[in-house]
Amino acid sequence: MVKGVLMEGFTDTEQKIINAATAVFLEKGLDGARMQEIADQAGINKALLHYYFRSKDKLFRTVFQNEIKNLLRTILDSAQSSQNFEQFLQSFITTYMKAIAPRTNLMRFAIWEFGKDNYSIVDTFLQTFREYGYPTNPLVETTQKAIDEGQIRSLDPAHFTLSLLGVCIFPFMIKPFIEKLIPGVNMSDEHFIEQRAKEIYAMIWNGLKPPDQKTG
Amino acid sequence: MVKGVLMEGFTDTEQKIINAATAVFLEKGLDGARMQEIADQAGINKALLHYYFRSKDKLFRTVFQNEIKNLLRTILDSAQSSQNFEQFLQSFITTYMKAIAPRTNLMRFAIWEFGKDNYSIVDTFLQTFREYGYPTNPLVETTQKAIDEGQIRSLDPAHFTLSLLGVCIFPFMIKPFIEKLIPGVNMSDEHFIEQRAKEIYAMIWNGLKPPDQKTG
DNA sequence: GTCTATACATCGATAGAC
DNA sequence: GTCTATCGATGTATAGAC
Repeated sequence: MVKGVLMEGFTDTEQKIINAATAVFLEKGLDGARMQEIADQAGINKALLHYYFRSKDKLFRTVFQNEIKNLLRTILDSAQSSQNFEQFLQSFITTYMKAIAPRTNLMRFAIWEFGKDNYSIVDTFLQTFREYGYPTNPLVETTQKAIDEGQIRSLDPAHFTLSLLGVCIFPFMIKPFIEKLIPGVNMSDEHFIEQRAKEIYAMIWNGLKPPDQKTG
Repeated sequence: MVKGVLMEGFTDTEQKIINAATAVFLEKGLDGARMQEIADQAGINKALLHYYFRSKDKLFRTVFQNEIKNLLRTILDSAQSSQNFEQFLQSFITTYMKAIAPRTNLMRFAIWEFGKDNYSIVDTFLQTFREYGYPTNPLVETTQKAIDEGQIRSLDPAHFTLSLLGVCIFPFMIKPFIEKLIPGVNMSDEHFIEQRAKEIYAMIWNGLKPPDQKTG
């Protein structure tokens, strides 16, 4: 969870509960989380959890939607207006990784919960996109526009979006694995992110240049 | 789970249990899985589960290690010997996606379980790598060798490996999300994999060419 | 609103017959 | 080896006092 994110429409006690629930749910998952642990961490008792949020499931959904929206808003808010696609790509990679780096548990968690069909997470995404004026995924639309304008070669915007998200997100999802395998690495470190951003950009951009710009 | 994978050293009943346990664990996770459901799916009763595998946790570890090893062996077995890195890359992408496509639940599952520190999954990986004669990650080593031989430009092999794995794995981890968002897509379809493999290769390779080979 | 005490269900694990 | 029956622990949720 990212500390210091204020939420509107919640009382003081509700806020304490949500903070505690977020920490516990993201670490243990829906099934692994215990209401007692959430109560303890919030400094209250179990009964109060049910008083404010009818059930464990209701509390879970509130927490999850909140975190997803916070993440998307963080990314969309810091999306600087760029003059061209190359500039956009460069800043997007850094922005995106800086947003997910402190949220590795949310990433793991979201991937896991995506597999279930209990409720619609897709709607949470689309709704937040619409808040920012995008009818669907902003990355797909931005990429398509760049193709139409001849800024990049013709390719499938959906596949490119998946690839871009993959290189940015994937390493952080297996963060504990990487840091255990390579003892020296600290993925939360700003330096790691900056260096990785450069590597990603270098790998991707040359594959995007239109033929007449291929200079090496 | 991939059907039809035979395992050595297991009796008939053990095999039935493992098959059932694999299906349930991969879908529900360790915490969400129920011994009763595993027993039902195996066509036996709960007591027998504990007779063969002392505890839920023991059964879980057996299943998980089995699946990881099956996956790694599938990939490493079908790694064709290639004349150069470009050829290797091209076949690797297809091979890798074909191996993980029927294992989307294992991917989700592994990512989730990686976050816990209860037991060492890292060892399972390293051990399987060693079986095939690689002291550490085969991709990192293959990439480093290609750099040393001047087949590709100088880059960080670790970052490149993370990126390559990311573009291959990530889309399949959010498969339900993608197929819900884009109604027409079926990611299990061979055609989708082939098309995506081409897109990934096209994106990556041009960023890897040494300067003197950059023709477009 | 906040607490203690408890109801009620379910789970993992075991005992013991066959 | 395989079954039925059950124990003991723990979980979510609620009742009721303050």
